[in-house]
Amino acid sequence: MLSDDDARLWHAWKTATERVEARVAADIAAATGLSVADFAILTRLSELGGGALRQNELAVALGWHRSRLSHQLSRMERKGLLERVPHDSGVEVRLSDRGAGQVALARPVHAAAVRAHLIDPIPATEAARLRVVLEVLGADGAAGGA
Amino acid sequence: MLSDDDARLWHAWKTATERVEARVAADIAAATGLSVADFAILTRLSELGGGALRQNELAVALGWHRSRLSHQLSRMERKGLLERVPHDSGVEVRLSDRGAGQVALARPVHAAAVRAHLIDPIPATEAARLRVVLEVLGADGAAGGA
DNA sequence: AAAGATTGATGCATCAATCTTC
DNA sequence: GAAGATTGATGCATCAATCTTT
Repeated sequence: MLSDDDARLWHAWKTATERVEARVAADIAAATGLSVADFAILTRLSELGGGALRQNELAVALGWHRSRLSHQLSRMERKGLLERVPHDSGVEVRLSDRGAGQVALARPVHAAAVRAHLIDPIPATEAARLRVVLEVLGADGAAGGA
Repeated sequence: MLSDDDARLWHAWKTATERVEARVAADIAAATGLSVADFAILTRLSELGGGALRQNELAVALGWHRSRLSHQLSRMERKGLLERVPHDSGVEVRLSDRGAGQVALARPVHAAAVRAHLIDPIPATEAARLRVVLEVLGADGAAGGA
């Protein structure tokens, strides 16, 4: 029920999205042992909160559900990347020294990976155009979507 | 270390890829209860094998590792979507009646979802151009990549 | 030994149910 | 009760170890 062109575009989309994601994740993991989820959290903590944020603010900033964040933080706490401290009506999440070190290490690796696997392969003349298309596809009320 | 433009492009990429994938998966699941992984397997079986394929051929066709396929087939067998039959030096995977029915149901839903969430939102003048970029990004030896 | 396949463990996403604290 | 957070279960991807059969 898809035309040949549509099927090819879908296939190219699936392959590209899977591989870019996997390559970036592999580069970060190889250099630091961090997962993409780890890195997302450490980055928010160090950028937005100067090392500490209330858990709910973190969830909102990431666009994550509470339970997802809670599970993720538990794994990261176990690895010594951060601490959770009870606070007024909530929990404060704090970068540990180890977490701060890891994210400092990961940041340039992440940037290089994004460049190597996404930015650089895109012809310069296509970048602006591509971004517009991606913004449409990612918009909240995308055509036909929820 | 990323320029503003690069960071915006990366962000738009991440958001678009996550959401398109999630929307297509949600549409298929809502209509049939199948996951994307289920659908991928049922589709290969019905298209390539006329309902049956040797497990290893299936793995190659999907580009999956053996263990991933084995786990997935176990879950699907449990749900009654297919059967595994020992064969000469290998295992034959066969669509059950239930699996055949489900994939027949899912196929048009999948096509409609791909159209609604990927194809239709892309301006017609951009489609060919986008596909070229995606093919570069998904290529085996992408720049800087493995 | 080598190919085909399974298994168990771990990490991550999601859902539903629960608990706590205001 | 409502917001914030945790927990347990399930599905899926990946890795390493194992088993089977030729």
